[in-house]
Amino acid sequence: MFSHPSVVLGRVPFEDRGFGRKRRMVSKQHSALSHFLARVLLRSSLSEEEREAILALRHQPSKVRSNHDIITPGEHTEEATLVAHGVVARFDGMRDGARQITSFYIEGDMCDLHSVVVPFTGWGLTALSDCGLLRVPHSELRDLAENFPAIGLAFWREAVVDASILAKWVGNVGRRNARKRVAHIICEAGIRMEMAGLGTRERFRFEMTQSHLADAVGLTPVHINRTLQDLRRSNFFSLGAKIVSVPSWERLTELAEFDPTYLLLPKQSAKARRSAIS
Amino acid sequence: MFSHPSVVLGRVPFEDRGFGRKRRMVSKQHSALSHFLARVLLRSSLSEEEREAILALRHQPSKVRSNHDIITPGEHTEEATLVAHGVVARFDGMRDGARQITSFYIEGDMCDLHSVVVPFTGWGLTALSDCGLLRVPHSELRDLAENFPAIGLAFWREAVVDASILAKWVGNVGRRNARKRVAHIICEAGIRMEMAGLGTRERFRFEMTQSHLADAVGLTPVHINRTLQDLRRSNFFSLGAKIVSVPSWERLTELAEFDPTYLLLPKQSAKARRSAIS
DNA sequence: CGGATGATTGAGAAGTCTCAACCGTGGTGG
DNA sequence: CCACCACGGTTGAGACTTCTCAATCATCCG
Repeated sequence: MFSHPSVVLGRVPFEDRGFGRKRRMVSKQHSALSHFLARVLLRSSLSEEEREAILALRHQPSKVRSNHDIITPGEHTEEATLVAHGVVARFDGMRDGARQITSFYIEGDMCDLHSVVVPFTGWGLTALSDCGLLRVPHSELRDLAENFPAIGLAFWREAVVDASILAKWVGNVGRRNARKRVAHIICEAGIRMEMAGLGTRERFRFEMTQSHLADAVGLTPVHINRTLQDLRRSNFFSLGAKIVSVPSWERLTELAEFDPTYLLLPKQSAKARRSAIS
Repeated sequence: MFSHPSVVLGRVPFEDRGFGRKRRMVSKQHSALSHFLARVLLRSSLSEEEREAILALRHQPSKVRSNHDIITPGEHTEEATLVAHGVVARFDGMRDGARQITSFYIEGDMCDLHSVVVPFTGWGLTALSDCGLLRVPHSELRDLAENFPAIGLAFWREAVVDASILAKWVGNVGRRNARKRVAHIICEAGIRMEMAGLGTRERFRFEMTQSHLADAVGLTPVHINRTLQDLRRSNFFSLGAKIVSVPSWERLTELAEFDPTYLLLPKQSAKARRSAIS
């Protein structure tokens, strides 16, 4: 259907850029790509060949320290960003320096898939924790999408998921009070962490500060702090030492009016699915 | 996971479904479809054949009265909704009945493109004004996307635009005060109306009530009312008899911190582009 | 030990909401 | 043709949520 002779699939990763022993790097990189693949396979099915093509994506590892920007708003890049570990956030910056986090991305999420079809953005990306990243050239992703229509569809579907989450966030920020907002985002984080195999919805690491949380739900750090204490006292969940712990998922989702439909996840658990494909 | 049944390539549009006088229907329908095509062509280029295919989309016209829901949240449909005239909103419903509008769609916008790749949703659609709609079966759009990869890419791109607007709305609602929120959404509406050929950014019809506006920016109707009066007094814009009138676009965008980048529009005006394609 | 970052607390200010009433207009039924 | 009703817009007053500012504390790290 399409021919793109310019692309060599299955190319080996770039030379190391000077951190770590090579053997470990390669294995870590591969694991990040396979997490990404697993994320895609959550919602789309791909043939063996298509999966291989994704795993063979050319890429370049890098690290970012907490609170450093990866892409500043308006910047033009030629690379998409895959999170290998840590938490990355997309944000909208206000003139006075205030920020609104509009999405967060965890291990296995590709932050910039949209840049394949739209090469410029109005937002920025920042690291909420120390992060390991894989930079993947847009051209690689574009070739993939064009050479394998199923992958194109899958990427489109991921864009729709993105939009669906964003829409829910608009509702969250626009029409809920502080307690519910915070509760809702914790619910979302719980499910996504669980689907990514990084804990359970009742207990998982939450790699961001209270200020980040404030920027995500459109509140002040001070008010977030009081709200967290309130939620803690009311026994909805506690957040301490970066660990979220939820005594009753039922009760928390009830408070948050949390309905996971918008995450567009399959019924079966992540664990079941991952073992099915590996 | 969402997999699609096998596709028949090059399928011809179905027989008519027997509504209305054919001749007039066809002409009105055609105009709505060509508005949609024009919208797509703003950001993607398509071949003659691909354009024809879009114009040949099977569809069924319908009308909805103001404040009636088109799709209730969670409902399953087999049809996408193209706005022929009027304003349609996507909304997130809260348990207490409150609503947050997450996007609005004007003439030429397809509200449900995402449903091609994700057949269920968590949101609803409602008419903010009396509307003319075209229902387009998902299967039609899916076939188009699969038969014409460039159309698939274009649709994906539209999904990204959707997400980009949504992200901006999160920032708008989460980090701006009432004046700026309202100002910002008016700016967006102005640009989009102008691009759709429905007025100029300085003067256009705004087919929604103050309550709708409140639901869009996450405020109360009462507060919207006072904010509008305030903006009016400060000479940023006035909204009366459903007409928005902006004395100084410069000043309004300055207040709103409005940067149209996120709309992912081309540099040239809608008018220029439309005349180029027709 | 000093400095940086993040969490916590207090008190007053500001922005927005709630409730409740009233007005104007257009449509509708008698 | 009029009376009435429904809807959208407008106003006032008080309540409540959230913000701002400023200080203190805890922890980690060089």
